[in-house]
Amino acid sequence: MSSKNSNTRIKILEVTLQVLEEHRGHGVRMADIAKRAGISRQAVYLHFASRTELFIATTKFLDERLDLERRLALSREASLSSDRLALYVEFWGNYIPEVYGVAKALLLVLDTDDAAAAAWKDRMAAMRDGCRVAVGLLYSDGVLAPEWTLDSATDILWTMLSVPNWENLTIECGWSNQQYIDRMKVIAEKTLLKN
Amino acid sequence: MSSKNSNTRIKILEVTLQVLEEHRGHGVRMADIAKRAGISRQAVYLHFASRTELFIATTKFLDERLDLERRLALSREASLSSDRLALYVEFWGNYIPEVYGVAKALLLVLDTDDAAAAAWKDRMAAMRDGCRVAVGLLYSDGVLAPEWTLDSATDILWTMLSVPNWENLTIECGWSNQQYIDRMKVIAEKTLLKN
DNA sequence: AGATATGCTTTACACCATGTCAAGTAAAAA
DNA sequence: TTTTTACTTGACATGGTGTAAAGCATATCT
Repeated sequence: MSSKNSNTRIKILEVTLQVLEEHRGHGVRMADIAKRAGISRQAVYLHFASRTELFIATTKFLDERLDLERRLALSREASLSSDRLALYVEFWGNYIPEVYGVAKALLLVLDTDDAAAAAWKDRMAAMRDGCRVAVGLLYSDGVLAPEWTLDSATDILWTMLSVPNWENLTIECGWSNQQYIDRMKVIAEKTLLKN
Repeated sequence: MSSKNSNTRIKILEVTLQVLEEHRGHGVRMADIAKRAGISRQAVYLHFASRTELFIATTKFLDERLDLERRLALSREASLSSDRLALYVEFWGNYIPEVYGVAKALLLVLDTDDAAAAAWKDRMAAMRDGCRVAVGLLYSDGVLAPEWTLDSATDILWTMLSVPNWENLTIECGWSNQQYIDRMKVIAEKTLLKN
């Protein structure tokens, strides 16, 4: 099964990544990707069953390239629960801009494509788990503000750190990514911690 | 120009409102609206130049019906700045679910339709003004937390109160609308106020 | 009554991107 | 030399938006 990692397949993924970055996920057609990869539009379909599948494969491809697991592990090293929260916010704050193009492409077809919706939901569930663990640590350290349950605190942290919020604050409001990270840390702490 | 308020035109707007509500803005076609209104698809185009224009007109139609201005005025009556903040959060918390269907319909075409993007931007600018005023009052009362500027505080309040966040917390996370309102008040106060 | 304007219907079609199908080609592998 | 693999080419179905043109009632004006 060299088809799994054929040259053309990888070329398509690389090109898709580039084009999605360049256009921030907007208006990228199969024909564009094919042309850029120097192959026919139909050849793309020989490797990926649909546009959505291509995008989903591209996110996985990017995850490997960015070494997602290694980076997540860093945030897990914090022993103090409030540090863990801050590190998790920082991890996502640095991660989102790197995956924004392809994430946006998925977001844009969410409402018309069930496969995309499922893939996104999956991804967001993983992200939510990270939130839940961070919140859980706050709770067992006795520093979670009493008005929050584990669930509701997870909900709000997860929502605050969403891609659309990052998009709004940086792209729309003009915050630098460092500002985003710093301020989100403050908000997360003010919202979730006692006092 | 009775065309401005012709019976058919109003009928179309009413039907669009209904259908968008029922389907939460998803997958509503011109043909569906026409059928429901008991007219031909082309007749819809005699009153609205495009799908997007119809949706935009529907939001305005709904605003009038909901008497948006009157409701907003209520939140402006608070004299204490922190009350004003809470009332504004409450106003939006009660408003969003009523306009969600048609708002979502606009959101869904934002990225493919410039007219929709402009209309949405306009709407969000108005909402942002409300945030700005609330934040400004906090500042002149001397209770705005020192880490915020007027702009950045407006940005974050505006972002927190966004429709997608409401969507995520209520529809996805299962919060009741009252929970949404109560918790958002808490978060807004914890985030923006001193102490 | 007769002309005309209004508001809608019906049918047809251009457009645009996705995705499918079938036949052909060139080079590598058997 | 045959067969397989990977790709090309061109045609076409699909689905929804939006346009165009001709027809047909029902009101309105004179």
